[in-house]
Amino acid sequence: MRYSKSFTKTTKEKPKEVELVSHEYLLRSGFITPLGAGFYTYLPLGFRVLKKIRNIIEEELANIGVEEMSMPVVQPARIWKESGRWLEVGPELWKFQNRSEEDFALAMTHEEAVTDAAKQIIFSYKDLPKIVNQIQIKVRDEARPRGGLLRLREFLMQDGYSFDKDEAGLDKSYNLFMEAYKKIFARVGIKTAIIESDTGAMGGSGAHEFMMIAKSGEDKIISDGKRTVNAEKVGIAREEDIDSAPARAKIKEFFGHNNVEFMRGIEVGNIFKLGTKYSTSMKLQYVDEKNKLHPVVMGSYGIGLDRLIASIVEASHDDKGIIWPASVAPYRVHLIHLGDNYKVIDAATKIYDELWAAGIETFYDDRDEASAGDKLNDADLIGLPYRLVVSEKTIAKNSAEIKARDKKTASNIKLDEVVKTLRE
RNA sequence: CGGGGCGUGGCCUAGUGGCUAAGGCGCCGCGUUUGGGACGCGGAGAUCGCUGGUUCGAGUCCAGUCGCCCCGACCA
Repeated sequence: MRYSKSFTKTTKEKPKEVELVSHEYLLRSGFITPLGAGFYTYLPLGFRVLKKIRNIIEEELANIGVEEMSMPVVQPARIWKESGRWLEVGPELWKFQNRSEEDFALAMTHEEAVTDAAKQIIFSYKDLPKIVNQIQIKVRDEARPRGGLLRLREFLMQDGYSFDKDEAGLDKSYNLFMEAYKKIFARVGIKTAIIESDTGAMGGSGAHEFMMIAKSGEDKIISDGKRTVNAEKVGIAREEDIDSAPARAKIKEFFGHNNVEFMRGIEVGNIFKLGTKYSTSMKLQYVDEKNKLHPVVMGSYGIGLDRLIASIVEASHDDKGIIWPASVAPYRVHLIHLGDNYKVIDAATKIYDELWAAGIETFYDDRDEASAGDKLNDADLIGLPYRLVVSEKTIAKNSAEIKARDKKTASNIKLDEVVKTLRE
């Protein structure tokens, strides 16, 4: 893509409402633009990141045998009343009525919908186990959206569901997702701690959260480097409380010592052993070999894609802009030409065509009107893995300058070696 | 939901009752520039969030309302 044709624009100044660095850079680099509190439009650059992340998630889930499906966001109240969550959840469940004054809800998760669908499919122990996944919009009437993509009212979530005949089967499915999640987070370039968590309003018999350690995070956690737990679990609400006598006693109980650190984290994924909460209330049952009825044992597994993007930027940036991991960068190469010499432009255009012909995704800042400083600074802000500069200086030596975004120094390579050098 | 802050061209800001709402960025035209956010000249673009009120006079004061941000509570 050429900058001049792209539906994007960078800005120099930080929007005044912005607090988080990921929020600032994603806005300034033209990846997203706000529509309202908790609602963001993905501009083309941002959408490419979203798609890359989506692909990675889908690949890793395919590797554990998960099948993809898709469920509606607008849902009749019936299923929510069946599960009990119509009243249980509270105002976060976004309810509305249609013209006939029938009740509906916007899906905050899809346990109800997937359980309802499973009732047409699962009848016998022979129908189990099953694991499915979707990547679908979720809507929650959040009291306080915040931090750009960190906490949204409409967001994109990968939500997988497992159906087993017993706890042992659930453990297997659960572990499959846990291993897949480890690979997903590694591939998108973030470090996560896996912590035990409460099951909350989801019900069930166990849960873990994948937590990325970050100052900007909303979750409070305590870690000794090996083991990480939710601060609430140790009865600590604030960082100041960590040295109080009761807190120290609880920490010792959990960790066996008091050498722990209070940190904040961003919850980028979670996995729940739902057990039979939904299968009981919604009557998803199967018969065993002896023709005896049992509720299906379920699990659910979720990753918030928008929040994951924010987390990646929180984890990977410098004072000039974003530093995208190659796996999720919207393009691999940021090509720019400096000066308006036609030989330079011709050389850059030729490289651009060659890179795409070789399957190397390249963003070409072809603007004539932008100054060298504009282009170089935009390249840093947008943060693609490699910057390729063509100028009079370089073509005099029949070369181009290449610089990795995460490195300080640049080097020169011959024009006819550009494609080879930038190939993965 | 409780507390706080802010709404002035697309963006960042100035303007605390009085002349035609000012500047920077960005945008358009012409020219000069091109290795780290260039320069000159000339332009376009604002019913100062909205409604009502006080006043001879309101961007400025008052009330209401809408929106956005931050802290907290909440958070499948």
